[in-house]
Amino acid sequence: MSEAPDKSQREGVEGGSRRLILDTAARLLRSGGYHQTTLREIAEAVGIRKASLYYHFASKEEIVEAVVNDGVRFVHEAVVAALAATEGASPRARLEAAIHAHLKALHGHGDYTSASIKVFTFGETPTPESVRRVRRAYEDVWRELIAELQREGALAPERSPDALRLFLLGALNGSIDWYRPGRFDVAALAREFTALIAHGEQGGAALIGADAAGASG
Amino acid sequence: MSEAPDKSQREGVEGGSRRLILDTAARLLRSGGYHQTTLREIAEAVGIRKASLYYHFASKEEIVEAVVNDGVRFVHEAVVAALAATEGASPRARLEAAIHAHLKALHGHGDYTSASIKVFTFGETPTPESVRRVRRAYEDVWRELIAELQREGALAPERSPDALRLFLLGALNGSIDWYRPGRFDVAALAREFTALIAHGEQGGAALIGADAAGASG
DNA sequence: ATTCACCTACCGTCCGGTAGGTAGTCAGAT
DNA sequence: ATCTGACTACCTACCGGACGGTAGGTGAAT
Repeated sequence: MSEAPDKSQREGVEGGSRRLILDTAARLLRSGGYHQTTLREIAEAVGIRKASLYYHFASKEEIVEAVVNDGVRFVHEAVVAALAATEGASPRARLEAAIHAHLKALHGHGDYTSASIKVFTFGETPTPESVRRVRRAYEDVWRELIAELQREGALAPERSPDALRLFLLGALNGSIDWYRPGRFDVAALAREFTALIAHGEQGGAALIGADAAGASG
Repeated sequence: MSEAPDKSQREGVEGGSRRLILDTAARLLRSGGYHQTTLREIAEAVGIRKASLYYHFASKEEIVEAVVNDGVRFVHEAVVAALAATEGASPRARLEAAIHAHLKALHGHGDYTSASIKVFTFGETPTPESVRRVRRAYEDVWRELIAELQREGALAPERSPDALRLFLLGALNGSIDWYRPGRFDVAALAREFTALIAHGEQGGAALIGADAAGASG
């Protein structure tokens, strides 16, 4: 348990060049995506020569993969924590907590999370299996939450849980194209988004997607 | 009114190489985005040499700009037509019509529309002014529709119309990353999305974002 | 004669990646 | 105490190839 035989395990826990390279790559990937971000740019911003990147990583793809997975994992953990903290609360409160956590992680935490959304594809090379796996794991959190909402009657039974998940995650992730810190604050945005799809107050039933509410008629 | 003095006006109305180049560029941009799509690819797919593209267009940017603007304009016109056809109908019906038209244009009409979403930025060169203008014009359609919804009481007055527009367009455009024709059909998806944000039946008031519905409690 | 719609050939630049060298560190042998 | 050899974390220099774009030519149609 002493030597580090694998490139990806270098430098153990303490902060070193590897972390600096990833931080820089995340920043550039966030604004430029996969193709526009070059190894030369990354190296120059870090302050080393391009070839030195290959001491820490085997390829460009490996750098991008690490950034993207870190980003998704961070959002994943933030949402899981938010859901754990609101266990037993109303479906609406839990939904808002999840939305808030996702947005906060996306916009409030460095560049990894934004980069992980911006880099949706890896160019002509297929999306690495690890990335697909990490993304799928995060989607499962939402699958479970939405199933719970539907079980508890907060999502009308005739609604498609898949449609809600895709709709909601699309809207949330789309915010990286327009969100600017000054315009909205994240908590207000989360409240707004939650209100748009979840009607009724916190204790109520049939909050989302009830086709005939029977309120007015 | 006879000769064509401008490159961008070549070939008048009849179909020629220009259209073929744009069709091909749209197809490639749809799947590859701005940086991954190269002039060599386009030329090869069209069946001409790369240099010949420069007879019809002044630069790569001009080709992409034409594709993107065509795509946005097509969606724009589709939504405007759908709203014109449902004038006087309930807010919910008009919202569903607009959503349906947007999704149908996005997924049912060639590659221009998808390309126009996929190519959000133009690399390091700033987004051309014409593109910003065309996009803004389309957003205005939604601004007006949402203002109308709020005027007629279908969107709660305390809700931000900007948040709804950004949320909804984000979710709609995000569908290009996951939509496959076999899984959902567009009309069903539009119905589903509408139901998620607009509650109550067609004649009802306070359909979206009413914080306290007063139904259960 | 001129214009159209292409062509071949080439430009400088940048790309991801590789080969091989070199100071500095440090453990263990002498 | 000093030498040795492995290892670390970089470096310079280069590779083949792809990029967007340009120069200038050519046969057919007008």
